[in-house]
Amino acid sequence: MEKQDKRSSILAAAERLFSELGYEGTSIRLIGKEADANLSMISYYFGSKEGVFLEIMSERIKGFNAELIRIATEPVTAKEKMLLIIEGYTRRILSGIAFHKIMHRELTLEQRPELSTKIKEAIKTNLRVIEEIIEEGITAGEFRKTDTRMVISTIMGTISHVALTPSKLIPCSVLDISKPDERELISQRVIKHLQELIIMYLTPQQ
Amino acid sequence: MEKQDKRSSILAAAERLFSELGYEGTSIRLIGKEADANLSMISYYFGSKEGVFLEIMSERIKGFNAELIRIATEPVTAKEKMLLIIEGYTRRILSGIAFHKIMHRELTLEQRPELSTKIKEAIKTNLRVIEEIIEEGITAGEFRKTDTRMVISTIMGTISHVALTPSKLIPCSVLDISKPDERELISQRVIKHLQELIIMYLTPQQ
DNA sequence: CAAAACTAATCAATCGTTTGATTGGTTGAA
DNA sequence: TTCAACCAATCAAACGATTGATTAGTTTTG
Repeated sequence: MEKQDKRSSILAAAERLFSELGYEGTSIRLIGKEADANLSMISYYFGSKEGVFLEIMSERIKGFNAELIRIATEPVTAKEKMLLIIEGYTRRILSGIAFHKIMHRELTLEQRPELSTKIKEAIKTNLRVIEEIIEEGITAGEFRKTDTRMVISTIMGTISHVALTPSKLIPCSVLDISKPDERELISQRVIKHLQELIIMYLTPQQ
Repeated sequence: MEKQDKRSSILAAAERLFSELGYEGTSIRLIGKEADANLSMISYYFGSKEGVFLEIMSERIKGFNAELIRIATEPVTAKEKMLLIIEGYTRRILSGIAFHKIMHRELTLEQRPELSTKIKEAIKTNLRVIEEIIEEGITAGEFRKTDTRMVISTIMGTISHVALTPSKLIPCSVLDISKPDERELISQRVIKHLQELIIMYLTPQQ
């Protein structure tokens, strides 16, 4: 499929396989076969199977918080920040579902402490950022006083649910989230729904 | 911990271990040890490792839809049905987090087709029931016209998010979802938030 | 006694990892 | 320029450990 070096093709194959079969369900022999590389290349480049895993996750986690923090520090109202965050979060997760699946699974397993800790800290930072934006909006009188943590759970939970649930079940009878152009339609639908929902909930009714 | 027969203790141990370590991450030797049973007892009672798995899931799935359908056919308004569904769904998931973890993981893996199909059908039924309630409310003029599938994703996603995310991260700085009495507090908090949110969103503003 | 419940021992298969050898290309001194 | 030294990249083969499963035999129970 691609003419890149072995190292890259191992990473690409591993991410796909980990996503489809889980970490324990994926053997390094299968990774090697799918990446068209000798299985010893995995130890050679990444030290171990877990090394591949950590490499994939580290690459993805980097920059995940960056966008959030960038939005948080923009000179706009809390309401507009929330709209941007919903859009950014939705697009980022729906365009990297394989990674999101792996991350979510790892979060509920807590088998590999080094990775779990890394993921948790990243999520904690994200949480904090969104929390402060909402609190900022409440202080400014833009938002009603609500259960901030639960509002965040609704935002993250809704996006995660659309991303992780087989597309045949949830989004639409026709749309398939694995096809890029149809995924864009789903993204827009999720963004529109969440923006409407959250703003309506947070904004005091006049 | 319990003085039940081996069969039951195998099921109990397996559910806990599958939840914590995943299916592939749990060996039948470990199940046997934790259940204080010889590993061959697993084949003896359930035929295979997968047999244990299917048994656990089947037991739990049975009756999951029953409550939903019961609510759906009660002679109350669509609004009240939604309130009941949010409460029932939240309590059921938060009181069986181990099962929910397993189910969710299985849904994103699709490794065991027999099980995936069973889970998908159960979810599809649940979806349909809630969908009809919302549509019923819209027809009756109780609800605004909204994106029904997305509303359902928000309900299920929020509950799932609270259930699956390590409690240290999400619900509250002090509460731990694994302790029964504190779990009740979290349940009430989720129920209150979701009921407020969804009703405010669905009910036309006067 | 006969059926059910249980056990220890063992099976082939697969796991992640390591090894030693080989390749093709680059470097450095003569 | 030439040849030895060195390098990262790659490979097939094998390692010991663990996997799910099965056997044949023993204990318990009604």
